[in-house]
Amino acid sequence: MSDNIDIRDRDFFSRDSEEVAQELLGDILVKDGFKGRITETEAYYGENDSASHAYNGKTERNEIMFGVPGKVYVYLCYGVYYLLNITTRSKGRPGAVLIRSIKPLEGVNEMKINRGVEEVLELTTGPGKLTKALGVDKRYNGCDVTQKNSKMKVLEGGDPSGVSKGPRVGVDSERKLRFFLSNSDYVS
DNA sequence: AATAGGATTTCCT
DNA sequence: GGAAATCCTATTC
Repeated sequence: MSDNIDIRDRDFFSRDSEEVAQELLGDILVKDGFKGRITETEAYYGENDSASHAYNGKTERNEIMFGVPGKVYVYLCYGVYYLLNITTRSKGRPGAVLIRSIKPLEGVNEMKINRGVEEVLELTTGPGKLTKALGVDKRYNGCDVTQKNSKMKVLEGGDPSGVSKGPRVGVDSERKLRFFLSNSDYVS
């Protein structure tokens, strides 16, 4: 029917990480009762990207990056925060897009409870913050976002008015693989 | 305002 | 043994 025409499908994610990262901006991330507009992303690769978990080959943690595109890759960062990624490229060619920030649209009250913070601008502006706000943890690793009855999915959000680029945060990298909405306050 | 340190898993040297 | 795709708190200017 017309209710799932705008779900991002496998083909959308089966492309270069940089393209997917850029086009995810403005899209709607849906997780259970939560909704948020994606405002900031980063592209990761494998063999040529020393900042990527996949750089040194497959491990138990990163194997999802080597598999089918359009799957959730969640991992624990610094032993403390879960970070949310969606896999890209193709099977055997590792890639992912890190979701760094979103703008809360639905479930704001629940996000405040999960974060223990009242300030809406502080709820989801950062990769570790947004997973805590939405209750995303390792159980979501491997979740297929292209299935319409999935626990997590991405809806097409229309063309954003302006996109900016910059170097990725927290890693040594020359290339500008971080993308964010130019006019949004909801960036990290 | 700026900086430094802590929490603590997973992987590499 | 040490660093990492982070964030929060405490301490000091």
